[in-house]
Amino acid sequence: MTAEDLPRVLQQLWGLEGPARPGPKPTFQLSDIGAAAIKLADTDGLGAVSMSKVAAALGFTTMSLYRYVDSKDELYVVMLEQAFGQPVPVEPGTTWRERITAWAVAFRDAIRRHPWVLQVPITEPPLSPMQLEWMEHGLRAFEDTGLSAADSLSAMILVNIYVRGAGALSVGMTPDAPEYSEANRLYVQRLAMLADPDRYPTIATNLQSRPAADFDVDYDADDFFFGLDTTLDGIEALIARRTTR
Amino acid sequence: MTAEDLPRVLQQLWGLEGPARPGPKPTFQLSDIGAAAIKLADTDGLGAVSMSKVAAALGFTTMSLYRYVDSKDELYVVMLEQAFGQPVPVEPGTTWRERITAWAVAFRDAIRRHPWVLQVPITEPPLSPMQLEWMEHGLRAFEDTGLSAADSLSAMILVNIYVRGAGALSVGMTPDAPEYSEANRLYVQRLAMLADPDRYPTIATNLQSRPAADFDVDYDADDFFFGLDTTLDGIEALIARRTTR
DNA sequence: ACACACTGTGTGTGCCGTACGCAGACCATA
DNA sequence: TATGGTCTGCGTACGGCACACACAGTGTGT
Repeated sequence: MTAEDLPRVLQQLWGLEGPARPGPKPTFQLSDIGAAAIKLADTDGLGAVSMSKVAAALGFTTMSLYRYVDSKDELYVVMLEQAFGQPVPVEPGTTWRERITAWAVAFRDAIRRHPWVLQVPITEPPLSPMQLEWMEHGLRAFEDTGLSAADSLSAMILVNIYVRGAGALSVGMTPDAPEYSEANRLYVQRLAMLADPDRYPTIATNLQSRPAADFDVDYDADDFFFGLDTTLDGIEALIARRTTR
Repeated sequence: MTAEDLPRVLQQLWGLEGPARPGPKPTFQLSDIGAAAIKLADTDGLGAVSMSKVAAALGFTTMSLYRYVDSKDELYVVMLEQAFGQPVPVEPGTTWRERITAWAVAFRDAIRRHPWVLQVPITEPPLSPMQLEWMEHGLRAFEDTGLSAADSLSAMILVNIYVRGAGALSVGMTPDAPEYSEANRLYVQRLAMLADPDRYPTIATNLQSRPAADFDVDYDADDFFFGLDTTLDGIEALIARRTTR
């Protein structure tokens, strides 16, 4: 197991390049390519990120990109690495719950800034520096809980799953945007039309038992913390169970 | 708000076609197309589902498919609808926890049968009959908990998020497959190589504090129930909080 | 000085989703 | 029963995609 086995992009991100080599100097750095791709994705969505568009944004030909990145999947790795950036530092004198909440909020904010991260197809568990940094901070939140290594990892994964899932529910729907509330209204109307009380009694009752506008498809800030707190309550129960016995 | 406003595929799935019309009879039904597409996806992954391949599997030309489906996104709707099938019926005399667990397990099993469902890009909340059926059953699990309509929905969404997320972690990794454990082993080795104890002390400690093979990237059955139970513990705390006041 | 690895480029391939126009099949109506 | 209009399936075509490959020039280690 040596560094050479790693995908080229990971070698670069970890600064593991070998000694200097003959030939022309590269014009760009990986970070330039990542920044250009992220700009495209932020503006027009992940679908707007193609090798040719990224290259064009840099004044390059399409195929030049492959001198820096072996495949589009590797470009995604670079994008994710730069989009997340540094996690928030751990404040001393805080409870595990405060720490993991801050971590989750920072995670959510990163997703808000770059909603496309949820659409990037994940093929492997993360190995890039910043991703590990986030993992490190997530694990650190449970340091003084008495949870075992395996339990800490599971708890962190649980929160990670939740934040990703909650983000997916609200992706593309910023509640301020007029087309959002329009979509929400339309959905509720259609649901009301289709949810025949005979076949779907619970949905129908659920719909009727509250003001129409309140059946939120959106997942707003309140919903986020509601679900997060519920998840953390579960973890709290786990901690209690592990420490009492 | 009338049925005509619905996307054509939804009209078909709900059996809302208008009166008979002149012209030739369609050769196929939506379900034939869905079955062919699902077969492709089950065998070679969602990437193998293209309009031309689905059409070819049916002995059709590519463009004929567009007589049944307005876009590839609509094909996805048909695929999801058929892939999930009927949810498990609710057994009488069970606790909410048993009911939602059965629901989650059935959901997970559907994902196991058709792992590609997690890769289908979701653009809208679901409105097709079976999706509503699953929603109905999920909500029904919380019927006797005293939770409000909004809380029941939130709780169901929380479980839904968890099962999806847990599935995503184990997608493509069936623990029996040799290439799976190989990938897991490789990942742990690389992680051990890259996780410098100075920069990532918690990860390093976590890695060392257990047998190497035990740092599971995989999310196996035990992990699934561990996370599910933790989530349900959180919901249980919610129920307790709402009923004591 | 020189060999050669490396750079950016141009061309080309095989996919993809889908727009559009056509010929023939079929049914409601006259 | 005749017929008009509409629907079906097909063929062609377009722009875009990821990527293979060969090429010419560049600049460093020997």
